[in-house]
Amino acid sequence: MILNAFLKSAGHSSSEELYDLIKRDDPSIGQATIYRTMKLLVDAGLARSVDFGDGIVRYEQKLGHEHHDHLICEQCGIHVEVVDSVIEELQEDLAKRHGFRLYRHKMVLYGLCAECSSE
Amino acid sequence: MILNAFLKSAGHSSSEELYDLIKRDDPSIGQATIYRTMKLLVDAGLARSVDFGDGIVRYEQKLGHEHHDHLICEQCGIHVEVVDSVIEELQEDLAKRHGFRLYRHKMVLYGLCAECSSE
DNA sequence: ATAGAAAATGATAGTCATTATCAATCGATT
DNA sequence: AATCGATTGATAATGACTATCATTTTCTAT
Ligand SMILES: [Mn+2]
Ligand SMILES: [Mn+2]
Ligand SMILES: [Zn+2]
Ligand SMILES: [Zn+2]
Repeated sequence: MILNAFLKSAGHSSSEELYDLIKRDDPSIGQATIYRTMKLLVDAGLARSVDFGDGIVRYEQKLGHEHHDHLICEQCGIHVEVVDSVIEELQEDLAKRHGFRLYRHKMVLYGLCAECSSE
Repeated sequence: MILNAFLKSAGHSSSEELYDLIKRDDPSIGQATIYRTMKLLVDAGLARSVDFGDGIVRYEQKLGHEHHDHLICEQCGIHVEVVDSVIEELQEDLAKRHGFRLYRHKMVLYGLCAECSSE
């Protein structure tokens, strides 16, 4: 049931948001179960957690959903998923230059979207 | 006194860490004051807050300390400050390509440092 | 100097997302 | 059906941080 709600959600939803959704179908569910299950989904490779820097853990689908970074409008909150393969390579190089073996990275770009900046 | 402790700290220290330091000189200080003061230092342009993704706000000096990103070893925790001007430009391009005006960005690279990977 | 206003401080309670605990329930296996 | 381990929901606890508020401390105008 939780997996279902997660899969049909728009993405970038938090455990709390999923809880509010699922509660409507089954008010007997406890929110601890949602928190627990989302971690299980991450371990199982079905979900990936993303950190937008607001202290809330959000999840996005992992299957057929390659790595990407995020572009967030600080005004209206919309977020766009982006990838720049050149940047990705340069990040590898940069890490290598410092003797690091790179496992993962986090890149979030904050700004104003087209709509919000035209206001 | 707080500014002093902050300036002579190695950098990337949290309010809590600074509190523990300062308490030794003046046990009468309250930790709320440290939290408040660090925010003031940010507003005053003397400090900048950094988010390593572990839920703790850390501060680093801003004066004569240009923008940079971080490379963190997930084993031993050391962090290296890095900048790659090409990446910085490409981030601007990437945002522009999506119609965004870029305000700031966050980039943290996680991996294993040279020492830790040779173990 | 000094009274009164304004700002800063410390102690402490509160917040919020998340985690731990634990008794109750479920479920597979015998 | 009895058993034992896993899962669940309710709820308490956690940890970083913020709000509150009475008490200093610091300004400011006299
Ligand atoms: Mn990336
Ligand atoms: Mn940068
Ligand atoms: Zn916008
Ligand atoms: Zn290391």
